[in-house]
Amino acid sequence: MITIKDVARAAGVSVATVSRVHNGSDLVKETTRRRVDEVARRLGYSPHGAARSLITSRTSTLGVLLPDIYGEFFSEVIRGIDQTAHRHGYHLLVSSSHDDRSAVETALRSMWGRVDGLIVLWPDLDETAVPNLPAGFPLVLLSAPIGPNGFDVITVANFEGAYAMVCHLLSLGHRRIAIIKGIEGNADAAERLRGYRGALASAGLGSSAIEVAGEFNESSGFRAANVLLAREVRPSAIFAANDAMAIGALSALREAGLRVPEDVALAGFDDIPMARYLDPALSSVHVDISALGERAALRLLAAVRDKDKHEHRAETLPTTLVLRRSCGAAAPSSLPTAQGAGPATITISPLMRRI
Amino acid sequence: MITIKDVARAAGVSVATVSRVHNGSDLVKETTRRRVDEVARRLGYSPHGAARSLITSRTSTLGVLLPDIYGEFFSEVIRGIDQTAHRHGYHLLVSSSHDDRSAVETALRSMWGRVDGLIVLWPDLDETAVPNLPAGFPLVLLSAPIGPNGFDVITVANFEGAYAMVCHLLSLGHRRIAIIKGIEGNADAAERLRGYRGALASAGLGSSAIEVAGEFNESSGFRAANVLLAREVRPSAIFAANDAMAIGALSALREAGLRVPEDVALAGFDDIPMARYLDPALSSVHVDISALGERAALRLLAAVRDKDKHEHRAETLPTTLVLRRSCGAAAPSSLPTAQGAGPATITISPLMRRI
DNA sequence: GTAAAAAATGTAAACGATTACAAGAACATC
DNA sequence: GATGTTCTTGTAATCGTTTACATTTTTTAC
Repeated sequence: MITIKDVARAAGVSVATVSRVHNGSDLVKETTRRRVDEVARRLGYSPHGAARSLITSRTSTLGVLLPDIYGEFFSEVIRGIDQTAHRHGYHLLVSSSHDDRSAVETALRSMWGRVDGLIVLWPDLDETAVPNLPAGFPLVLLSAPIGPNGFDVITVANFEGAYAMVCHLLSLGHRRIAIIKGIEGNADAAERLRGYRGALASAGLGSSAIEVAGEFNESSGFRAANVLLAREVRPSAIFAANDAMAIGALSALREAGLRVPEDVALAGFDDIPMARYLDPALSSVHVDISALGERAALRLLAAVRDKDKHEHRAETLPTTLVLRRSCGAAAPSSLPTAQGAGPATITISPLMRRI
Repeated sequence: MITIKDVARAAGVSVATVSRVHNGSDLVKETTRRRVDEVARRLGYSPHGAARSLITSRTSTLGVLLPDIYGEFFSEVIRGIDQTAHRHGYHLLVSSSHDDRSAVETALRSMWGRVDGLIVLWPDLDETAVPNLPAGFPLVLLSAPIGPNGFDVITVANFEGAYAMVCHLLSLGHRRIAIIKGIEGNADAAERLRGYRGALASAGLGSSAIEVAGEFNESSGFRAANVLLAREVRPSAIFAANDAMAIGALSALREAGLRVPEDVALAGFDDIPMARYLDPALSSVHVDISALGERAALRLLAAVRDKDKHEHRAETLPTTLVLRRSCGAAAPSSLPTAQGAGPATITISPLMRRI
């Protein structure tokens, strides 16, 4: 309601001077600066964001596009992004519930001119190309399949994490290890599956994989576990492609009267905060989710600053094994290092932890 | 990069016509509409958000100010807000980490002209006035103390929920009931404490309150529980002012070798998703957190639409008791209704549930 | 005190859209 | 064919800033 003109009139100067005062330009006399500042404060003036970014073509805002803000994973990602953005003086323009390509396009269009760059959670395998963006528009993809596309991509070491976890289960003597898979066509899910298969293959058990479908949520984990328990020979260990499904599986096992880990070992992926409070505490592949958001934000900020002189890069965030009770891990003292966990275990940085 | 002018030139019309086509105005000939539409699509034109909202003075964006995006509570609130906003064609401009008044002011200023209204999480008791907002600017306060101030305020039935939970513990025979309090000066914490005291008083136990400090996080709950266990006579039941502290307390009790609920009953507040997966499952006062966000968004949208013709209102979201194992509740079959849970239990809508 | 240099301020043109108003085109009526 | 309607389109002002450039004021040097 109070514009720069009002301030200018009240202070007896031109709008240019007010603008300069507000932007800390050094070519304005100290006395005028004080007078203008005082008037501005008295009138409660704040510069109009839209007007400002129209002329400067900077918005101090990062856009975030999510399939859906649901579950601990996404909220942690946002937290990481927001904290980083905030530290650099940026806001977040969030838009969720974009499940198909056209919804993403719509959201992209409506964010045009309101953001300096975009972080898109794009976990779909098949459609790698985010469409219709003006070439050179700063963009970071999260959880996208790494391809030769000219984008900045941040992913998690899904393959390595899954591989290491399954190797650990193998090293504990398990031979019938089942996986509850993630969403079909999801990049993370695909990589985790690949890690599972790879680990089994490296132990010469490639043909004895036991794979059941899941959808990354608790109820599908519950159902999947029941499917597994109905088999004539039940698996001795279950690796769920994320913690939510592991939680569902845990319920199913409990209901079936089976002890974890004595009767069936269980492990998850993500290491959400809840994992350590379950009974038994859930072994999981730890992902520093908020760091994922932080990396994405930093990458995007770099792209925004450099603009044309910015080269695209694919970053992979390391994962860590977190061994708790649910997988029947050895006692802390005899805990193998990542290297020593068995011939099949590949290194996952930075280190294996026991919590 | 592509502006309305480019489209106009390429289509051989004036910018006005392009604008009309884009806004679905009906006073443009069908053939021109098609031609312009086609050119716009071919050029990949999207209207510039800042320019648009400068002239229309609408942004299709709601601002959200949070003290910090941390924990399940906040992310659930955001989810509720975002889903509602999205359903009405609005985006969310989020800004977090505003712990003191001046940080909030800064954030408010930098959002000016980028949002149509604001939702502010303002849980501080002492500073009731959100400062420096142009009078009549649409604003909804979340979790603020309800006062006679001319704001829209959405709160949770903290008092009623705490009152009911403590009454329930009383009805189970507990007489030494302790509370782990929330953050000093926080409105929610204060109301929950008031409910605790009220329930004890109504049972004639006003003088035997056992109150220890807490900070709404797990570690403070852990410490608080240890303080309680160090007393010569230890409480038979602990009511934590939120679930995070209850989780911390649970760890402490477990470490002390005490069984829950046999040795000490435990209850929390919020009913975060994790609560039902704890061992024992945690009894809690259920708050529909995302509904809280939804209500706030709806309220704000109403204020934005009506602008001047909008009257302020204070809304309180009901809470529900959720009785699980941790408080040693009676068996499901004999579960008392809200009304029947004892003479001291006041009604909390809509119903008491057993999960 | 005057001229030149330096500092402070003002003027006005952007930025990219929307929209009241004016004007032109098409069509019907007589 | 002139006139009046009705459609369609164009012209130009506007939103609230920033900033290049012009202009005024102050300072400095003589």
